[in-house]
Amino acid sequence: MRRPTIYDVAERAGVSKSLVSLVLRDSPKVSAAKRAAVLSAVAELDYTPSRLAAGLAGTRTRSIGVVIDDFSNLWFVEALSGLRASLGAEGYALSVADARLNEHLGIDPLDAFRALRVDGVVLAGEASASAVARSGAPAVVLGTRGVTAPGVPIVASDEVEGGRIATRHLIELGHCAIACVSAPGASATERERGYVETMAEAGLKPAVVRAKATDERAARAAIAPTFEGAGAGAGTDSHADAKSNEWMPVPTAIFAVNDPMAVGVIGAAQYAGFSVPADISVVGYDDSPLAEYDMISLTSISGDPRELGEAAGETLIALIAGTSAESRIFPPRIALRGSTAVILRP
Amino acid sequence: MRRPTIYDVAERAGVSKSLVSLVLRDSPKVSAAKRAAVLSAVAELDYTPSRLAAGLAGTRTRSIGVVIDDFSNLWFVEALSGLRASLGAEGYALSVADARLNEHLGIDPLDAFRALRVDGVVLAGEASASAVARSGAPAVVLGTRGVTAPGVPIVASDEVEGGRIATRHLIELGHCAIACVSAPGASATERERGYVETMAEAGLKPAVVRAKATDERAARAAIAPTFEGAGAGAGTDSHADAKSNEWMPVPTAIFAVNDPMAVGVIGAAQYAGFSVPADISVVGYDDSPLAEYDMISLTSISGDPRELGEAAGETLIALIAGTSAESRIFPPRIALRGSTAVILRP
DNA sequence: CTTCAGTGTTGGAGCGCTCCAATTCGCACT
DNA sequence: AGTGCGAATTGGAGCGCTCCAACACTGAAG
Repeated sequence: MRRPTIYDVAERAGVSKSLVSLVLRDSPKVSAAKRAAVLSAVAELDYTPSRLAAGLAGTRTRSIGVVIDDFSNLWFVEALSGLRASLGAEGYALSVADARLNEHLGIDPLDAFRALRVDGVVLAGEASASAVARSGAPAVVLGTRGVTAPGVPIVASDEVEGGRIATRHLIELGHCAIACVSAPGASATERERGYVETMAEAGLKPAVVRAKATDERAARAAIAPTFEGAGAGAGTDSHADAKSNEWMPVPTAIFAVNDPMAVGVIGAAQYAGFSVPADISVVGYDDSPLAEYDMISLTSISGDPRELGEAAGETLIALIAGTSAESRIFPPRIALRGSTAVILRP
Repeated sequence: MRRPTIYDVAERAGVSKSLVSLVLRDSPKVSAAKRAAVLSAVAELDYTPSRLAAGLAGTRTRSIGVVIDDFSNLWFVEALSGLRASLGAEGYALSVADARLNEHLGIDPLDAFRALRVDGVVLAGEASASAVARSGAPAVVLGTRGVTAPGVPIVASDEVEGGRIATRHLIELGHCAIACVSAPGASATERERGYVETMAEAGLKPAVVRAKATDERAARAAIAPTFEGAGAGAGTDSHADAKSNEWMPVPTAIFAVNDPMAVGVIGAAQYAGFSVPADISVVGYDDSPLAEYDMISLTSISGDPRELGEAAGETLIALIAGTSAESRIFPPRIALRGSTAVILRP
């Protein structure tokens, strides 16, 4: 009942183990007849080559590790599919881990991948720069410009520009009192910067509320005080009697640095009696599946995550091949939906 | 610049390679002095043991593979954390893959894990039973009772009971016209069955709408016709003049077999002019982060995914140890939120 | 008929570990 | 001093592959 090895296959096919190995790595210099014999022996024995042995013996493992910053930010699903497309074409197997996957072993994912001798690493989302630097393998940072390390190219969308696009969109709709709900982290900081710059250029006063975390709840907690005392009835004309607070009038538009936070902002606004988009327009970021839900219909900014993933894969391939790979920054787009509208009472 | 091996560490620490190996696997029969010497040599050389070599040489790899059915169903995040807790305690490293992760290579994740010689496999969510059976390694199915294979225990919540709880909750709120939006897949079928049985027991007529897929859009498309011609103005008293359709009056409550679909149902209801929960109550399933968003506030059923994950880990450990492991079914709970309310006009 | 260059195919030498049997080292007890 | 015995330590034999240098063939050129 032993697991079949390359020798079993060789014997069955009447060839040498080396020839079997060549077939498995589909080398061009194997005669069609022998190739067929080997393949049928493989099928008959239900043989699966051991990646462990192959990796140990060979100069590379043909596998690459993907570290996902946060599984609950669905952004990564599309990005992964892009990585799959480009890296798969080159025959690489992907293996994913989140930042906390094996933390119980006191092992960060980069060490885990190092132990597996992956040929390269993709860091999707926020990651510690020191960790990147420490890892010996070729690496690419995907999705944020906030993490920099020497020799590690970045593939991301221009998040500052994304913040600008969001803000410009709101300004074009006639809004002046535009707030930004930001969060910790490099991406958020970039997006926020785009907002601040664009507001300043338009001669408007930027107002940033910084949430403690990057999720819905934190956003709600951060923005709620802004609505305090300003809310009214069932969302009709409630804004008319809004009390202005210390730093600015109750905003008529809010840019949240990611989609879950935007949903939190909408929740807080509704709770305070405002309706979206009639009273308050909201823009999110990432264009996640969340934004597409009919019930949410959130206008959102994003670099196409699939495109980014694909580009990151190509960059990593170049890096592994020894070509010096350069960072690539993509322009973000805006997906217009139902959470933003022209301001009615300017 | 070669990567250091166990021999380099041994030489530096002044011991044999075997002793280094013992320290790495923290064997109890190593003297404190030698252990310290080895560990400091490891640190000085920045040595990372090769899992490839270790797995190849040893009788097991101390790693287990987790196949996630669908990354966009956030349910898995908590389940993974439970797996981490129980499997991590035993020193297993987890490695995750989704069903499509390496499909470009024509490799399903189970083959990929087999190639990596994992010690065991957890199948989270729907998975093909044949695939499970084919895989040689000990396996556990997590999250659904729909997938059965000989020798593969199941750790799941009682989804039939979950369907019952949802339906009973709506009945207790005074609803009689209760519809169910179901979907393809084993889990959905079980949940639906709980609904049908409970309706029958209460003397109510069950009405199931089956969506083509398991997502928000499919749910919206499936339920929308039910509201057709029944919708009215801004959600006030709109239900009063509802036209009944062929199979039942416009429902006053809807049980959707998962959270994204419930969100779709709410979207469709709102689009038709109904308001939730004033006109229509909606119950979801999985209690995903989605349900917790303030803006959505969805009453939802779920087995504690973290608890399930932990139990699945324990079961897998038992299975690997050779103890015959049995399936475990947990009772689900209901998380009451704002999408359900007592019916006003009975 | 020999030489030469391919093309296909082969055995051997590791890759970096684990496991095992064998060995050495203490140290208490005759 | 001699014996015994468990505890600590060691070298050797693989694990299942890849890579490489060497090999047999074939057929064209000298």
